[in-house]
Amino acid sequence: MVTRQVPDPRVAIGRKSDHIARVSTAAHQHRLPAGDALATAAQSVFERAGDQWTNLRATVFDVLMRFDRPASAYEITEAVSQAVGRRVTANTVYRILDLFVGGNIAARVESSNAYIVNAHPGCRHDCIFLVCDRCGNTSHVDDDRIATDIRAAADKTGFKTLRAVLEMRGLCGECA
Amino acid sequence: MVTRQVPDPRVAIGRKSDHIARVSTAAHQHRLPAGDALATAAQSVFERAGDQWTNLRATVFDVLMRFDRPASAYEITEAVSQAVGRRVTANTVYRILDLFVGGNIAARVESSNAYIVNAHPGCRHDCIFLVCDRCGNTSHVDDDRIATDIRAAADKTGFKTLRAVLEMRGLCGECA
DNA sequence: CTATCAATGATACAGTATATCATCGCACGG
DNA sequence: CCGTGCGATGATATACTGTATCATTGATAG
Repeated sequence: MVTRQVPDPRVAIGRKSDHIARVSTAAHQHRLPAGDALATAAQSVFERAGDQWTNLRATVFDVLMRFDRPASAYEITEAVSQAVGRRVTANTVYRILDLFVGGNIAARVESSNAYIVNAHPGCRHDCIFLVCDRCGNTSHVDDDRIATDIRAAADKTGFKTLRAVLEMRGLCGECA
Repeated sequence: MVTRQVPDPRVAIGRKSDHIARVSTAAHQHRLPAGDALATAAQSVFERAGDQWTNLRATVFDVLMRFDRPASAYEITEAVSQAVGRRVTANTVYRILDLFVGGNIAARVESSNAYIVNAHPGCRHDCIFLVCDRCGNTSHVDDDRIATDIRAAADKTGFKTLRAVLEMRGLCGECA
């Protein structure tokens, strides 16, 4: 059984008001949950995959959601420690982040060693992250055609594709 | 003036025999220099950009060229130290690697914190690296259409694209 | 109650990267 | 020639990122 150690109702650390954001690109467009709605969606996806949504994991997700840019594991560790009122160690946070990434409710931005929530959990895109070299802000684009093409190009060489890392470094609209 | 401290003829540390390799994808195809020819091409590109091809830099490039997979900065540091017969420190190697990446004669594989020579220096592609999760071997594909598309998708959002990070993690033909 | 198992904690350490200041060596002007 | 300037490199310290190992906790099945 996988339902052991069910956590208490998650810790309340205050919330931004929920809202619906909208993103669009040539190839992809859909509504994004935010705030509680996003956390709930993530929890749902995560549990459906057979993982436990513990108190600590909920806090890590919540903390991650509140960063407006990708956060380093140690920044997250710090914020989680604040949130729970005791020292949480980095390895614990790394474990949880790895689970999140594996479960597709968060992503790792390789070129900045940082983590960010998946804005549409359960929807398996290859996100293209646009990372500003100046301010660090990171947005993302989903373009399924590009993702398909890039996987096809790899497959054609006999490579079995698993995870795509698609990132653009440059300057965001603000900093350009 | 930028022509100061012209290095002595580069250190001889033995060479693999040169040959011409060939790579092809749907969208891109050309001959690749190897061995001395590659080093010479890289030097030419590097100097044309106004950087000095010092003895140490030549050695770093040579060492990098001899790895059959992307190498970590510390692996490179070790090999360079061997090659020159004294301890070279990591920061020096990092500096040189940064120059190489900036000058487009080497690339950094972000998802494995490693460096690899640019197989076609002077030819500004956005390489797609295919990194084997099992053996670490890394090949690359150049597909200008994908690169163009991905940059276009980013530009359309108002992002000024500089460097693309296009990597696929998975299993190579051997390990699949 | 207690054996078990996943989650988390504590600690240490490995690996990656940068900052700072010192030194060295060539080129140039005098 | 000599000294000055400057880029490259060296030395050192330290910060940041990530993993390994073993201990502890807490819920639960039996």
